[in-house]
Amino acid sequence: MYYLTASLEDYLEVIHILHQNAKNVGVTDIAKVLGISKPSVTRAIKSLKNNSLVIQEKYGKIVLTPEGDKIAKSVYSRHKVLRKFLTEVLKISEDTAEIDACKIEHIISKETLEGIEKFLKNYRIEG
Amino acid sequence: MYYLTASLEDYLEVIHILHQNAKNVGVTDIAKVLGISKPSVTRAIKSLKNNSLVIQEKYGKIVLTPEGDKIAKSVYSRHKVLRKFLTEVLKISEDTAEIDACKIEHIISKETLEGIEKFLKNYRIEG
DNA sequence: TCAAAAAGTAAATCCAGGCTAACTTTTGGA
DNA sequence: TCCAAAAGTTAGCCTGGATTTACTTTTTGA
Repeated sequence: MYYLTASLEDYLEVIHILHQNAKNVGVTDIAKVLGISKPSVTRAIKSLKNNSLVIQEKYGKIVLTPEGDKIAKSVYSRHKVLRKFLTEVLKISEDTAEIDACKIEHIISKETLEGIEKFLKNYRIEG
Repeated sequence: MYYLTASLEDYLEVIHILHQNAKNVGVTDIAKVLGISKPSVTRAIKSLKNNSLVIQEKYGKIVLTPEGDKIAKSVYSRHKVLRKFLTEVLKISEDTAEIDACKIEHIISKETLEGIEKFLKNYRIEG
């Protein structure tokens, strides 16, 4: 298993989300979504390539490898669980829930995430 | 108001906790608690001094300024709320709750923290 | 079709926050 | 009292992740 920084996890997640909408994900698309410069994206992609998590030919589009996609889906799944918990249980606003989920998704333990999932199940039955 | 990194918030929090137990907090004490080297602590303390959050004479002990103590208490307070929520509501183990609280305390929004506090109040009444 | 715009990259720089090695100052016990 | 151990500092290094400037490659539309 890889250790990925929060930053690299974010890149994978964004690529995954962009893939779901439009195909042909490029450096510029990612830069826009994350609000950072294009060279920063190029550099991060290089690092992901070294870890075999994305494939990109020079000047070409970016695609996730199976392994990269697996990680991206896992991060995004955590994101959705957290967002649901924040909005439905804690009644946090959509905007803030989105922001907080984006940060917590990278640092939360497996145990706590599972605790939240379990709570959500019971909560839906009761509430 | 200051913007402090997660790392600097941690230093303030540790100094505050050490102050509550033994007086005379030194570089070595902090290094031991955080598991990092003494020079790293010296460097961080310098930064906190520049922000007027701690006072330390050369080769001397470290004390929080009123402003530093205010921030430290605020961080530690968030920590305690999160830990309580994780252990009492989500039934997370003490160890994991401690680890997760230590990370989440630096990134959580005011709105979400207040949401948790509110939830804890109601939860105590019901449970 | 070909030139300008858009997309992508390279190089050099900055900062935070770790580290080790080597130094200085303080302290405490024989 | 005085010197060795403990505490603290300095200097130099490394990495991740961002930046800007200036470059190359690709695309596109008049």
